Amino acid sequence: MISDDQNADGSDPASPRSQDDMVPTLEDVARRAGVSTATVSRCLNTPERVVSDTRKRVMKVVQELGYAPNFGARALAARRTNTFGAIIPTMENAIFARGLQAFQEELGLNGITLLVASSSYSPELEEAQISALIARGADALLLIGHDRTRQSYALLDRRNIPYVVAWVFDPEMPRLSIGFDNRKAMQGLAAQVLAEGHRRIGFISAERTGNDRARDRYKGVCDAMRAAGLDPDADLQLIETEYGIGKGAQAFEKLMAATPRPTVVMCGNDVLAAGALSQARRMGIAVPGEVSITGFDDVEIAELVSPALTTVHVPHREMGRGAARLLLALRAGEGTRESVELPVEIRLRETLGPAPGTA
Amino acid sequence: MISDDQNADGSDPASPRSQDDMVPTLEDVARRAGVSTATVSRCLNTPERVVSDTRKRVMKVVQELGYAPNFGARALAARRTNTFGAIIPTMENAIFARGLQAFQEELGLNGITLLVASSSYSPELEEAQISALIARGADALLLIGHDRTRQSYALLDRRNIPYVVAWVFDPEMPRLSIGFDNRKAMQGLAAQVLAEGHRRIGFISAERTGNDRARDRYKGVCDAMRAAGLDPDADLQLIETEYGIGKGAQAFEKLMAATPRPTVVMCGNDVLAAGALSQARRMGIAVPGEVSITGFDDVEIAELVSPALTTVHVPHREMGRGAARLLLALRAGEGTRESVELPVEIRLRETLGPAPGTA
DNA sequence: TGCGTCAATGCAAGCGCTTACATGCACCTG
DNA sequence: CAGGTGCATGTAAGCGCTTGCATTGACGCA
Repeated sequence: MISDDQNADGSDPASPRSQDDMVPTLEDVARRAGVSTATVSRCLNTPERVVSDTRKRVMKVVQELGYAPNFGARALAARRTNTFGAIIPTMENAIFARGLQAFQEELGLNGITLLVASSSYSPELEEAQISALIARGADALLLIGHDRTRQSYALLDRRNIPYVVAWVFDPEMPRLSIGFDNRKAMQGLAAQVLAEGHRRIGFISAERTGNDRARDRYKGVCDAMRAAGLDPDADLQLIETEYGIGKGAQAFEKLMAATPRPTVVMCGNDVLAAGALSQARRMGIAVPGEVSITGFDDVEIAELVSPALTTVHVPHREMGRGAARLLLALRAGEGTRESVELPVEIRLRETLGPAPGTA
Repeated sequence: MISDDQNADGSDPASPRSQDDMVPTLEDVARRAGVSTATVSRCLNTPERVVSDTRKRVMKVVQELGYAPNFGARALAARRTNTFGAIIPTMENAIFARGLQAFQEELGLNGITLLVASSSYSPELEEAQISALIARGADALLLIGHDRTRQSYALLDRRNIPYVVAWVFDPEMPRLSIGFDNRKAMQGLAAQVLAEGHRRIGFISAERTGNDRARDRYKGVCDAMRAAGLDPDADLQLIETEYGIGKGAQAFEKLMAATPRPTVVMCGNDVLAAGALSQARRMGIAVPGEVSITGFDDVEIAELVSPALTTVHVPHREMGRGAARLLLALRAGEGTRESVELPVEIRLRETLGPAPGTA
């Protein structure tokens, strides 16, 4: 027979193999401490509501048993998780890593756990991740940039999940955000470049679909060119590429093959710029003598490479910390509906010089 | 009366304010699709067990309602989460980021979600994180290095959570691990250094308490020195410092102030080495002419800096992917009890040269 | 036509916790 | 000393899901 293994023999129906691989539950603790589960729960959550004697006894048992509350059950019963989520495009990019670290530290101070997911720059994947984080009970979400599927926003709205969009500040966007104005920042840098007499500009951009930061940075360059009476269509040479030092190097090489050669190569971020720079060295092209190079973000390598990279400094840590505070306030119902614009700073270092022949 | 708000008026007992801010539940879907919750559940989990007609109807409602299963409830009922956890010392270190990315990709392929936590190199914090991840139902854990509190291991054992220790391979350790032998690797590099005639060695180490990788790397240098008849106590000058380019620079400066000066500065990782290198440039010290410098890890900047860094290449991606496979196998009950040693490779680039006066 | 079979679906018992409410007890007040 | 007060604790009803088992009904076969 198949079902004769039912315990018709009167053995205890609860613990199949008592201590062994059984995870202790609240009830186990309660039983062993001689109190009710409610009391144990209170010891864990609102210790001040339990008399010291009892509390000590309970905590001792908790220790002995190595009891850890089951998060799912807890979330289910309490309807909150003290968990925030963050979805970043990739962990490999230092700028997110750093901001996230600050974000997490700030949350940790407030007893909140952070769940991190990465979307690999794919809006569809991001949608899935949002869904996953919501299902996991994230009380609030940190998102990067404004670009995402309509459904993603719909989901967020329907569930009424507080979220903040970071790494960008676009005055036109209605959503709560904290960051800087990528377009304006890049425009500022480009203005400096133009002031050095450059007229033929190469631009190495990160992929712009689904990435409003990249798009805005590109637009910023165009803005500056137009302001200087140049035509981006004619005088700007664009290469779009994936993230990575090697990719930057390849793009730079391609740009150098053009005639006439650009006298400056502006890059969408420091990593691409670092790649460009190393390629320049490899090709024996003097920087900034023959060609100037600029980056964006001011990550650690910017200062490290030689010549040191002219770039735009972005306050990653403040962004992360600020985002955490915003979210915390939102969750607490304090109506911080104001987006925050953080200042960026152009760091003129060594890779930008006057256009050849200008001097 | 207090309890007169019971719905004695025959109104529906379920949805207090129907669509509004109510999150749809399985039951909502079921009701609306005219099936039982069991069927909806099956549609979501084992679609092949539901006839196509019903399934379509249900899925349509799922769409309409924007239903997403409550993870906690699901975990509670199903007793598994399809979630793995990883605890890394810090997200800011590129070597972890990269390995982790690969780890995550491999898990994603298998329908598993990754939860990441960082311990900031603190064993106590790590213990808390382990506990948190377990409570969250992590089915398996990725840990870095062997150093952790006794309680951490006790916890893992008691709960019978599969875990693998990565970034290290220590033949003496009984635990399942995947990585490389830090000690042996550094010994190999140090042997090369000694072969170049260096006798006075400066060593910039990451903090060694709670970090067996750092400790092992240090030991590796000592091993090599002893093998060459040197006395580490006399001929090795050690500085221990935090992680960061700036810290590496400071340490290098301190080392250079010593008399006699070391002729080579070996660093526990590339970031410290990069800092040392930039400080050398700042101080006008020729590398490798006056002082040689070595790193460890072979992260992207190693090749980027100039002169390019001599370092030890570590297969981060393979490590991440391998760890994922190990864990997956463990969870499936396949007894992969064999630790994996991954090969490292010494990358002789430009920062290591003969000791001055040796030529 | 009657019966067995089997696929599709429903029923209902929990999973481990939190918490509103009930209970019991010590102590205080008039 | 009866009755009230308030604190510490217990009782038990779910939270939203999965899943073993029961039920249903369509179909094939004798």
